[in-house]
Amino acid sequence: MTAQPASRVTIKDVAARAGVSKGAVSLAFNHKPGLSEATRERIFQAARELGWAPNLTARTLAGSRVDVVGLTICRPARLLGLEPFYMEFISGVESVLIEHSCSLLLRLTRSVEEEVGLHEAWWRGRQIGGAILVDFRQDDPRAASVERLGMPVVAVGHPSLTGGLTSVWTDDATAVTEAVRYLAALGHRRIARVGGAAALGHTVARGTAFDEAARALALAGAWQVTTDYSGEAGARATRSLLTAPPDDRPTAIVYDNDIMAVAGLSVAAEMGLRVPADVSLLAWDDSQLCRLTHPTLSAMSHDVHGFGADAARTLFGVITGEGPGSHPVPTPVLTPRGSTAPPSP
Amino acid sequence: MTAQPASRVTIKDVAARAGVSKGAVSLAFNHKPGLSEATRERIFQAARELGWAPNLTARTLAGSRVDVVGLTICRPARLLGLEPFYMEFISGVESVLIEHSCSLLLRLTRSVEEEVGLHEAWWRGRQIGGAILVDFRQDDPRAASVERLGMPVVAVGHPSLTGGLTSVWTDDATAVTEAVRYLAALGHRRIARVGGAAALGHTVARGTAFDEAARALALAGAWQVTTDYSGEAGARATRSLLTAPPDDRPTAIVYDNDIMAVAGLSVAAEMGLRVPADVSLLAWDDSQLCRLTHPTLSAMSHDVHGFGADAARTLFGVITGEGPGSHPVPTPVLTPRGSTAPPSP
DNA sequence: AACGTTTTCTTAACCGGTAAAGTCCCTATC
DNA sequence: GATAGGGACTTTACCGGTTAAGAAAACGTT
Repeated sequence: MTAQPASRVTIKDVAARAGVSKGAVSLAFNHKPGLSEATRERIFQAARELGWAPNLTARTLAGSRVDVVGLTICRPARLLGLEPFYMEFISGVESVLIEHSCSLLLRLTRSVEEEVGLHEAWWRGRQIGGAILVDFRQDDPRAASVERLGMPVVAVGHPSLTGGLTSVWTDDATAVTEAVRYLAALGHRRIARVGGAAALGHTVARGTAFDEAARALALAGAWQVTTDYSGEAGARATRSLLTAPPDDRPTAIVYDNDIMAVAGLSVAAEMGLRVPADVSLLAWDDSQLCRLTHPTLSAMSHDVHGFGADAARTLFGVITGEGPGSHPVPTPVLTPRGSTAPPSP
Repeated sequence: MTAQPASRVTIKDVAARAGVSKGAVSLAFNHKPGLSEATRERIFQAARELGWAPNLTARTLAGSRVDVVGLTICRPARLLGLEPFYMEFISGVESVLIEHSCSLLLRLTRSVEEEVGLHEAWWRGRQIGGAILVDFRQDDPRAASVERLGMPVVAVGHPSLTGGLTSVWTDDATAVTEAVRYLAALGHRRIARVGGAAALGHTVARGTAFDEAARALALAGAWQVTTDYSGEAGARATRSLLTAPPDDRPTAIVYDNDIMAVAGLSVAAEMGLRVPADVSLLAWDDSQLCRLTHPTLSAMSHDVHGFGADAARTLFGVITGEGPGSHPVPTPVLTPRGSTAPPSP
């Protein structure tokens, strides 16, 4: 890429116009002391007239801040397109970055290893000032890598997975427990869970919590399946769960995202089962989608936008050395809609 | 942001280790002539041993390439989260960028003006080597702005909107016509279209094409509504279309995205209308979602991933001065599923 | 052997900023 | 009236690369 910007106003031009040195302009634009109000104003005036803004590349190279935050996501492209989660998360991140005139460097990767390599390259190349790490799995290599690099990051995931990195996370265990308790309170004794990707740490956490809740409530039946988060997988899982004889199949199913819940809804209809009379469905990551189906989907609602914003804010905290440190974001809350009800006797 | 990378291997270290000058290292790493095979190999060896890679910031500043492409999207954050389109488009873009070891700088903006300003800042600050422009509206200020800056871009939108910029686009008019013809062929004489944001150029294009097709086929009724692409808006629009007396309401509805079509499906159910017996529905931007509903949604399928990839490839073409130039991508094709059928008599 | 060419590599000047150290001048202090 | 102390700027040395111009060695030619 070798195309050249047409106009090239540099700090030198501004300095000349304001009748000062480059250094003075730099001081003014970084709001540092050592300039009279008059000169300061004169400099800004000159910059305005020339339409100049500091070149971020040069600024970065010269060793001050880096106004870019990295985000790498490692999931198959097709799934990303469908899952509302990430776009919403990103938009939350952006809403905070924008306040710091910071940009987001995004890359979809194929593997965690690629991600590690990329972070290293970005960091050493001073392309980014920090990063947001998502989708932690067990024994994730990223914690160690980041530690070694000394790069400021915020890890999105439970502290048990993120190896001491500053983290923000949702309390999935509590949320799963609440979901199961709610269904049990409605009278369900046979409950299934259609989980996400088995490799992901929070899938494991939810699985464990589900098992514990099932045991604590002495449920008559508790199934768990892991999927790849796709609607197809959700449909397959639902179909296989519901093909058992009526007395031996779940009367309620919890899904790890809303796409799979929508798929489940459709499978139930296709199998001639009424929702919620014959089977109750409960989605996760409540998006607009849950209000568009018929019946509407009960869901564990979660402010994903706010989650992203919180992650970004926390990252800035890490970079400046202040800030809140690790903390959970509000636990998803149950939003009952039309897809859950007591099981028919 | 002032954190410092822990290790700092620079070109100087590599040069010292290989026993050559900085310049020689630079030549080697840019595959330029003027070095013997032996030295070249010695330099690469040294770099490998030290784990060095050129600092992109410095490289950019020194005036060669810029390995970042900008993408700004101006839509309300909430909608972005839901629309599968963008994430899928982005993943397509990435798939091409990655081959050029290029990254994507993403920013969600609030207005087109903000977008223009951002592009200018990015370009003049040499943050990006080019940009992908999306969501063109009529009399879009971006064409002029980009022209003035001399920044390489690819515009995603019909040439009638993009003011002479190199463009890639889908032939919406043809697709709309095909959709209407298909429904007419099934026997529908009263057809409605629930469109996207009125400000967007392609919404206008589709609207015009719809009107023309309706006239050409001498339909008995043709309605059009514009929305904000949200499911709620889709539901509202559908509800208002279907409340008319049976003989005076559309028997088929075309939607501008799949979210609204899903919402429409749900509204039909809520109003006690059977799909497709009482009303046929046709979605746009076919995503997985269309296969998850019950009945499944007929849609105008479109390879969004490939669209993104094509846009990125075209951008590289613009930057290098070669490449294909403006061209349409394959027109969306009709994929009939369960939501369209002849109207019941 | 002298001389023009290449090939191979070095030097040094940028790119557009930042930041530490230095200069200059004005004022307060004893 | 000499000196110390600041405030207001300027100088200058980087940051980590690229690149044009220069120099030294190797080569071919007559």
